[in-house]
Amino acid sequence: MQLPNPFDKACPTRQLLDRIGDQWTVLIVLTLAEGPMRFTEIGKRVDGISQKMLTQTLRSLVRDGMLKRTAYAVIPPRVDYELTGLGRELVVPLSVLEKWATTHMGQVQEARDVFDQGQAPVNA
Amino acid sequence: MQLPNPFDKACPTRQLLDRIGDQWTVLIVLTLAEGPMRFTEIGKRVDGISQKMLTQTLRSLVRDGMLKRTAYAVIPPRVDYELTGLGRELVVPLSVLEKWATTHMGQVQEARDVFDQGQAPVNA
DNA sequence: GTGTGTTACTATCTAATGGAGAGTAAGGAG
DNA sequence: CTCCTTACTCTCCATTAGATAGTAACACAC
Repeated sequence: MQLPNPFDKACPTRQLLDRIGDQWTVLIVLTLAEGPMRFTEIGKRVDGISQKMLTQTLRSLVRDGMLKRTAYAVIPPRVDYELTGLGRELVVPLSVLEKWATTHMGQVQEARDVFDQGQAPVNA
Repeated sequence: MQLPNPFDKACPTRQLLDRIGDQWTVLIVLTLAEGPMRFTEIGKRVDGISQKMLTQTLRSLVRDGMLKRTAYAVIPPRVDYELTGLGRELVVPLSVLEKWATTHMGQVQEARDVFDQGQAPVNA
């Protein structure tokens, strides 16, 4: 048996890394860190996600054992999603990423300004 | 001035979070954590990346101040990429993600098996 | 001096992915 | 009846990514 190696495109850990780094996954998991939530409520918090992507991402997170889906047989339908133990283990690593983004945004913005400055005067 | 909030699709931190969570970004930054490297060498380590994506991702990482690009005026060309201070700060959070993927792969695989088991017997 | 090899790209075409918007089931309220 | 609600699905189009084929510019072999 091979060592798991995300740098190898055929390794399952590569796909898993892609999934947990995915933009919608990050946002959905961090949202559900606050507690169980309904489909529509998640969609409202994760600004800009389409229903299609919300459905798809939730479904694969459930399949991967990070979320638990509970459907109530009522009309109109009600479906709750919540993090499993496995999913909860992802919260800290992902919130570190989120924090990185918010705390370093300024530095990145500066770097961009410098870069774009150097690019622009081509036709000067 | 607004609070930075990645859940808002218009917030710059949202784009930044997307970028640092991007599959190729994660793999490239982790690769360069080993030290400066040439274009082709990075491409070989990050299995499956196309030249186009390698070029594009490297360029935006340079623009965002996470990588430094050094081109030598020789033939054939030689271009080195290396992490900046900012880029190096990303290494730990990203390697935590990588480690998460490798250590939890087993649990995810089990969850998938259970899930797919439950799906299949529809036509039983 | 013609041909071959090298490296870091760019260009073009096609395949896959994602978003927008409408449609659906099923019943309760008016 | 008709409308409303929610958690989806379907279809169509725009954007994105991948595959493949160039390209520049010189060094070296012949």
